[in-house]
Amino acid sequence: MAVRRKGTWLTGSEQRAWRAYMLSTQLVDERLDRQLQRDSQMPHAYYEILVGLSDAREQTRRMSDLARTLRYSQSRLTHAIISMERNGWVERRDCPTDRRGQLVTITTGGTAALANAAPGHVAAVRAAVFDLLSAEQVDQLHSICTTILDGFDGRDG
Amino acid sequence: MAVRRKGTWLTGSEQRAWRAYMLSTQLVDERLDRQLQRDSQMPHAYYEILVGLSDAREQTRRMSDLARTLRYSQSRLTHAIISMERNGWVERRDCPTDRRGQLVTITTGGTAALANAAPGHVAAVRAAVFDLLSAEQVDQLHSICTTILDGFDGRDG
DNA sequence: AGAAGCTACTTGAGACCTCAACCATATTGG
DNA sequence: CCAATATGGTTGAGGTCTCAAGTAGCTTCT
Repeated sequence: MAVRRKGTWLTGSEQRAWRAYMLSTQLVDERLDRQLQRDSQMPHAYYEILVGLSDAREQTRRMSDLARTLRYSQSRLTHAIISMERNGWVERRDCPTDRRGQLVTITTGGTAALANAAPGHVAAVRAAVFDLLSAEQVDQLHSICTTILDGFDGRDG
Repeated sequence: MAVRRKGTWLTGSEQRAWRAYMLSTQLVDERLDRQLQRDSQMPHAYYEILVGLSDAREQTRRMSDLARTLRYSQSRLTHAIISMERNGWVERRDCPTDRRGQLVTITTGGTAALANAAPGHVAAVRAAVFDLLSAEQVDQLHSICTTILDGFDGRDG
């Protein structure tokens, strides 16, 4: 719709950037998700959960902690963990210090699944993004994304 | 496009950039989707479909054409169009020149829904991205995303 | 013309996610 | 100490997306 007064719509260069942004991010996302699903039978979100657990002390974290750092809703995380528990990738137990809490631990099966998935996933990330960009562009991307993140954190967290 | 070492993981600066990228793109996506859903009862994908139709000659396009330019799967588009038809936003009819084909047209209701949704959506895009970035960063973002898109188009399209 | 194969679209099942409502436990403030 | 409120987590319904399979019509090639 061709009503583009100042401040209402985007400038020409903003529009072009936005279009390229939408298409490329969707494409990257889709490709990574498809690769993980095909080769390791897990969606990208579950991969990130496994990484989050595997990097943690005792390979264990609180649900709420995990949800916060991955920026997932608690509901989303609960559904995901239930499904991953069925796969034998994680285990839950009650938190000893807070009876509301749940602790999640990655199992040896989960560790194996992650170890199996990681190389292909990293290769896909390289192929989709980093093999194409110059070192300068990687820095620019980092700076742009950090700027956007800071903008969010300022407003809602 | 530097040739990097054959490691299985990313360099430090790549990791940092990747992490910022994942978080910021998820956040932007989520925020735009939520805004549209809350204020206009439509997911972002449907908004893009309405824009695609509204910009077209006769406000009409072939399903396959629309799917290609938005890079949606045909199945996804079919499901979406069925749902949008129920909302009274689009109409379908058989293509006169190719009996396999379907033509989709945006209705006046769809045009109204889009006109109602657009200002808030654009404001959200601005707030989430363009108000935060310098003109230089917008150019860099455009260039980075185009590079990534070209990489895909070279391999699969 | 007819078979083989491509393109256009639909269908249904299943997976994941969101949202709103809910229960249980902690924490805070009279 | 009790009420009010905030936090941690789960649940179920509903919606969108993917994947695989299916139908139908075009195209090509002999």
